[in-house]
Order: sequence, then structure tokens, then C-alpha cells
Amino acid sequence: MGLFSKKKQISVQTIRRLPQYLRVLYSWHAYGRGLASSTALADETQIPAIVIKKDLQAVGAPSKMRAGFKIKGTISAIENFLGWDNLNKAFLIGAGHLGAALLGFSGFKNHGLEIVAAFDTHPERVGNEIHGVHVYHTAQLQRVIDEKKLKIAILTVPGAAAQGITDTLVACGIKAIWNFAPVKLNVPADVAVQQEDIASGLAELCARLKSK
Amino acid sequence: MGLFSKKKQISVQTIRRLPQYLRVLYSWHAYGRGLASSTALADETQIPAIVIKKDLQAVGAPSKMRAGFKIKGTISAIENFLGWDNLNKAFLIGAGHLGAALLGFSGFKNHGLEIVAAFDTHPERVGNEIHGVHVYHTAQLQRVIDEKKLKIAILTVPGAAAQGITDTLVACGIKAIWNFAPVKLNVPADVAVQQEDIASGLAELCARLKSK
DNA sequence: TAGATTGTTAATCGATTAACAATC
DNA sequence: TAGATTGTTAATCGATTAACAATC
Repeated sequence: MGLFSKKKQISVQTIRRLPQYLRVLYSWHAYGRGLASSTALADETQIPAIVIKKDLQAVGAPSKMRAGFKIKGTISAIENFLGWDNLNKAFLIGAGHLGAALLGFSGFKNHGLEIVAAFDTHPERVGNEIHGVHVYHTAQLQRVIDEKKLKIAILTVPGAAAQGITDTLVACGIKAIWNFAPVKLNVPADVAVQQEDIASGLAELCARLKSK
Repeated sequence: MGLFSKKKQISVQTIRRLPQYLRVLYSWHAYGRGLASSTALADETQIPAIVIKKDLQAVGAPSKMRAGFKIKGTISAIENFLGWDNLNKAFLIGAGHLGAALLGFSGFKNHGLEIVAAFDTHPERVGNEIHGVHVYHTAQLQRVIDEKKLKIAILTVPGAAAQGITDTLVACGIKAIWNFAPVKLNVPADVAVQQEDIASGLAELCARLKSK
């Protein structure tokens, strides 16, 4: 260990559990509760108490010895770690059913995400509003991204169109893509792609079902 | 090791990667290719070749020394392992946008899943067809499950309704639930629940974005 | 043959789990 | 105080990675 102590890297497993804690903590906070012990959170989430303790320590959640973690401060610590304490402006490409479902999901406001525009090429979709969000023609991408300073792209187009649109997004300077198309995207190293693969979850369910 | 050699348990990580291999293998098979080496699959999927080799060996994929895995046999091995070689009859509860998106996803036919009914309580949805699938009133659950011998429930209802409907499903004898509501479900031990938590993926993306 | 690949065993790494001291 | 909990270090476990023999 040298002069510059690098903060220990937090594992993706931990990162993926954080939203679960957040949900419970929000609800307890709303009830006026002030402290949450790892054992109480374990009861609620089915995650082992020691895992929770380690996860919360990793994001620097404040605690009181013998009493538990301070709910308000823990919420802040998680939100801050994830960057959910201020809204990232996002937009959606592909305003089909899945796109509309995401636009209608109110929970994103708590998750640092504000979807402020949608894009599509179908004439019957362009110009409409979905859940209060305007649908632009995809040809307007660059202009709207610049004007509204959009940061995160949510890709809900058919698989066949995904890579082509991704190339456009990269050319527009987008650095974060949340991809719901079942396609591996090729992007430069400085672009973050989060692949949401529905087939993986189904495979898990089927494998578990078979082994019973 | 005793008389009964227990087949080694396959990890969830491996299980979640299998659909990716399947996609590439389908496409190569369609092109008339017969063999797939782990290195070739690695180029396509960005997954390390040795991981692929181990995964395919784990599901008993047939191979030719020095040449690679036999595509047709490997497809069969994976499909068989996941139970995707014959269709499971599934139904959807909650025929909103997300439900409609899933009903419109044609890929499920390749994934052992056939969605043959949908349920909802909204009068304007009940009685309609979505992508050729009839929407019943939720009150008909038990009857339709029995008549059509439905096995897998896909839950796309609002979070607040999820646990209540789950209790009904359990009472109807359903043993597999694919849950898209951001809620932890309480079920008996013999019921498999696959939780699809969109917030986890978003958290991963945001964390990666922040660390740049 | 040479070289690419599978088959198989061993080494590494890191997440989970256990253990126990410190605290209020 | 006693007991529940955090804080912290060590042990365990299993997935990934490496290494190399066998094969065609």
C-alpha cells in the first residue's frame, strides 16, 4: 500500500443487491423508523445478514454500534455511490411496448433516471406522447441529444437494428447504453454497455424447475 | 464417492451464459456450419474461451478432438439441459405494456416457452387478444390453468398486487413464477421464483458510469 | 508433421461465511 | 449488566484461470 490508498473495489454482486436494500430502507424511512440492523434487513430480503453488513460497510453506510445502520444516512450513502442522488437525463430508442413499459415505470425517479425523450422511426409513433414523453424521429437524435444534454441511452429496438443504432449513438458521443435487445453490442472501450438479457433469467428458472 | 455418482451441479453463472451460446450456435447452424470451437465462440461472445469450453463440457456437449464442439449436438445438449426441447405452457398475469411486450417477443418459441393465455382485471383489456393471445379476467385463473394445463406464470402486475396474486397462483398449484414486479415474493419451498429486477441492471450501469 | 483444439488436473482469486473482539 | 449488534480479521468455498497432456 502506497501513498495513494485506492478505495477497495466494490463487486458487481454487491452493486446489484443495493437497490433491494434501498427499497426496504425507503419504506422504513417513510414509516419514521431511524435504524436498520443487518438482521432486520435479512428478514425482509432473505439475504444473509453478514452479506448485508459487508455490503453496507462497503458503501460507507453510517451506523450506531449495537443498534444498526442509520436509515437516512444509509439511503444517502447508497444513492451517492450509485449516482442516484441527482438525475441523469436518459432517452429511449424504440417506442414499442417495451419502451412504453419503461416510460410508464415511475420508479426510475428514485433511481437517478429521468427519461426525457423517446425516438422511433414508425410514422404512427413519431410525434406522439407516451406517458408525457415526446417521441421524436430517430433522424433527430444528434440534435435532441445536444439540445437536452442527454447522457444515457435506453435501447429497446428489435435485435436486428441494435448494432446500427449503437454506432449512431457512439458517434453522437453517448457513453452509457442500457441495452434490452438480445444482441451483444460492439462499442469503444470508453462506452459502458449494460446488457439486459431476458433469456438468462428464463434459463435460470427452467433449470431450477427441471431439477425438482 | 459412493455407488450413486451425483452429477456435478452446474452453476447459475454457467446457466445464464447458455442462452448466449445458443444464439450464436443457431445462427451458425442456419449457415450450415457443423463445428464450433471454443475460441470461435469466444470471438463472438467476448466470453473467455476456457469458460466456454468448461460450460459446454458441463452440459455434456459432444465434440471432436482438435476440431471443436458439434453444433447440432451442442444445441441439443443445451436445450435438453434447460428443458427447452419441448414447450412449457405459460401464461401472463398483467396485460399492460410490459405484458404486451413479452407477448410480442417471438424468441420464446426457441426458449421452450409458449404463452397461451393472459389475465387482467381491467375491463378494457379483458376479452381482447394481444398478439393472438386471449386476455381472460383474473377471476378465471383456476379454471383456465386447469383446462389448459398451464405450468409457468409470468408476473407483470404492479408491485402492490404481486404478493396477493402470487398467493392465488400457489393455491392454484403453480410451481414456477417468473416475476417482473420489483417485489420479493413469499412462496412455499417447492415453488421456484425467478426474480427479474430491472433496478439491479441500472445500478450496475450507473456504478460503471460513475467510476469513469 | 505441426498446430489447433479438447480433456483434465492443478493453481489462483475473490466472494461468502465464520469467528470473535469491541461497544453501548 | 447482559445481549444484540457492528467492526474486523481469518477461514472456507467455489468459480475462474492456468497448465499441459492427448488427439487428430
